[in-house]
Amino acid sequence: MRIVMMGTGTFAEPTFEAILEAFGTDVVGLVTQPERDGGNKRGSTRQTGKGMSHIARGSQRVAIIQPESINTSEGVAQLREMLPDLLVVAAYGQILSREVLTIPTLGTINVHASLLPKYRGAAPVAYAILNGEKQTGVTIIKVTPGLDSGDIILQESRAIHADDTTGSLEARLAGLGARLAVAAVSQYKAGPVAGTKQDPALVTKAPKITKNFGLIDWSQPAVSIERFVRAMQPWPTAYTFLHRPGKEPMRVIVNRAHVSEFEGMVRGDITTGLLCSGDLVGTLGVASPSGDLLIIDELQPAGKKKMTAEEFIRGYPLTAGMRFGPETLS
RNA sequence: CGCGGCGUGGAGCAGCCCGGUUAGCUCGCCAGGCUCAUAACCUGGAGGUCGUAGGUUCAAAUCCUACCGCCGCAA
Repeated sequence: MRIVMMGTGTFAEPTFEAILEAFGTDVVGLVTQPERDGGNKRGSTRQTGKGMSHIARGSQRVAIIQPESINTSEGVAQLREMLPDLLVVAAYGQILSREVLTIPTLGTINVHASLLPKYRGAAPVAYAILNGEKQTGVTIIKVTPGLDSGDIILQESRAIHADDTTGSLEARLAGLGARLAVAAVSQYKAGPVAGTKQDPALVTKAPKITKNFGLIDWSQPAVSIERFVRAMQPWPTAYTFLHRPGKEPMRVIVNRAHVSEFEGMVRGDITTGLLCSGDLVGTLGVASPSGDLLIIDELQPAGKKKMTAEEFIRGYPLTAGMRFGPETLS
């Protein structure tokens, strides 16, 4: 059986490695994103095809293609040359056209990081954290022209930890995805594979997240903002602007925060996003409309290193009227 | 040539635009004091080539140039 892997980035890498390990010479090709340089510096979280193609080069038999789009006539032609029987997709980042899906003789399967039919789309892990889910998982589906809507082959769930970020959770799910992908491919080697239909009533969406999505909405309850901070980590990161009387707004990334254990400790009129010194020396609290405090643990002002709230306060002493908010206050 | 910010005692910042006394603030550190006691308070102290190299000037942390380093944004 000729297997072609299609995927990008840290989520796809464990699956690719596992498939190579388990099926060795059956793996004949890799389709991944082009290695855009774009002036990428160290620490960039942008996903390119680099990691994947590096893995592929470790195994001489694997042909690599990196089309800008797999759906163009060129992309289709390149894939066709690989003569794939089974296409294994994980976080490829492009929707496959009907034509592409007709190429592999046995079909195409996708490793998706959610318990489908929940969280169809590009950012299932972030949305699961954002919504405060207690668990999520990985689903292997047959790929059909609709987005993440094919029949379910395998599915396994995992708990979401209270301190999970999109990064940490995705890493765990990537490992699970790799095991399930190997199991699914084994089924294909054994014969025809059956799937279960997704229940249309349970479908939810997890659309692609963009940079601007990271702007913190301080009118949300503290618990929601705390989840938001974790969901935006490591990309695009949750950010806000520090407003000080007489100074320009300063962009600040919030890396880590927790909800104060003292519920409803803020009384009276609440100005959204108002900063206050917390219940302990060296803590930074932000008032939320629910009356709770969101305690900021680690943040990063624009152009500076990450720092603890305590360090931040030494350099930017809290003064009356200091608050967080969008770039321009209404 | 993608855009931008920053390098100031151990930490985080101010001062720079509009050059000019002992380079300031919030902490930390050391010594002493106060206190039943403290992450509290008081007094004193050590610790700085203001990233590096040039330039302008009577005078540069501050203006100019180059270089090095750190970071953010650009998916």
